[in-house]
Amino acid sequence: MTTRWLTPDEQRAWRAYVAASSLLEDALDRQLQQEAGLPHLYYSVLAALSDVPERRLRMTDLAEYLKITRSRLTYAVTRLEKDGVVRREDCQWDKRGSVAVLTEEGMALLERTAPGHVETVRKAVFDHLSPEQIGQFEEICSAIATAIQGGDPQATPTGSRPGSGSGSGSGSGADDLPWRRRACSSGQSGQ
Amino acid sequence: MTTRWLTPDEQRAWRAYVAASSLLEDALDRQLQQEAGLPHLYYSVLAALSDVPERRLRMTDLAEYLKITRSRLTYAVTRLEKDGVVRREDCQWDKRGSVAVLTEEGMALLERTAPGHVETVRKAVFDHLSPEQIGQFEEICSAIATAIQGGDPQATPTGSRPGSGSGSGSGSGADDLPWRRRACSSGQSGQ
DNA sequence: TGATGTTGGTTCAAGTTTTAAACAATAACT
DNA sequence: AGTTATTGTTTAAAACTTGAACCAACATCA
Repeated sequence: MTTRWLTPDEQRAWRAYVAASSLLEDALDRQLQQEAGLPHLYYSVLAALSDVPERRLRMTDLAEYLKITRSRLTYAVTRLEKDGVVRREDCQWDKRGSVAVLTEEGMALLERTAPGHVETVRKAVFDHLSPEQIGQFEEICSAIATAIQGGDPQATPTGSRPGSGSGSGSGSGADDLPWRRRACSSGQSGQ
Repeated sequence: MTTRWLTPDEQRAWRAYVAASSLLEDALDRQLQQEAGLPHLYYSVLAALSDVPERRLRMTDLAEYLKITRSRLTYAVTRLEKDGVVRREDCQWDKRGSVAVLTEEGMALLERTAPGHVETVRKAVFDHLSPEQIGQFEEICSAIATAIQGGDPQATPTGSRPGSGSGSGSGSGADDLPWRRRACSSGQSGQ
């Protein structure tokens, strides 16, 4: 079968995307490195934890949430632990498990640096998009993410399908939290 | 000044983007690594060269084109040269300069692997977007790229200059390079 | 119960990639 | 000429990623 090359429109879009994503990632890394002393991924780990009920998540769940390998996450958490912004706890229900917990310092770091981060994101992205475009952007990105994850078009994992941001509720909620099972909470759930 | 936090819509869009770009980059890297033996960035170097008049570009121009540092590019080209897909030539007009040239083998590699790459891009992106969305996508990404590049040369969110050692001289010089066209062509082959 | 297989998470070794600073050569400007 | 700026590489250190190997803890089932 002959290759379905990209149309000129698609080519333009693709180039724009590649350039933008590269520039964006660089900008985010630079900004966060400078202000928080962490690269973007590591910041994302903290952000993920802060977004979750008790600010704790089992390693595997966290890895899945961030779409990275467990090995990679282990490395990251080890460093974050050294920095004192994350702590590991044993899972009480599953003695194999360990739970990454955002420390107070971690929360403080997040609170201290979030404004700068948000500002960067704003200046790089949202300040230049109309409300309409923001919606379009979300749809497009969701479609891409879904396409890549659903290796099999049939088995769309937990929720969201292309068409509408179905899975993701509206209010500031965590995305589709892979709350697979065990939360391994220490005490009671709280907010 | 109070932080302008992201609205729920923006948050959703941002999360979708972060997830998508991470997944996409992974997918591209994996696919290209497997099929071409190169990570995405390296492939992009070849692609960039193939897209340019004589398939040759000065290092600095290439770096700028790809939005990466010269040091990084040096590393990349060194490897690509080892692989035989790129060759360095001296610039005739500027004895400091060196020019990266796509070799025949490089072109062959590109031609051999482009279909697979395009297919991946299609399956991950364009097969799931309407023509309208493709246009939107391009506009959005272009806006982002423009914002970051042309971005306020001094718009470092939370204070930029207060010492802080690793200045890296953001904003100075290197960013706003005008379009200096140094093709450093070998002289033959029109255009 | 014990055998078997699976999962969670880390460790290990190796490699890749990045970074920042220093550098030599050349160009450009005054 | 003398000074400054660029080009591109080098260098050393660090950061990060990978994949396999690994162990302990679970689960399953006979």
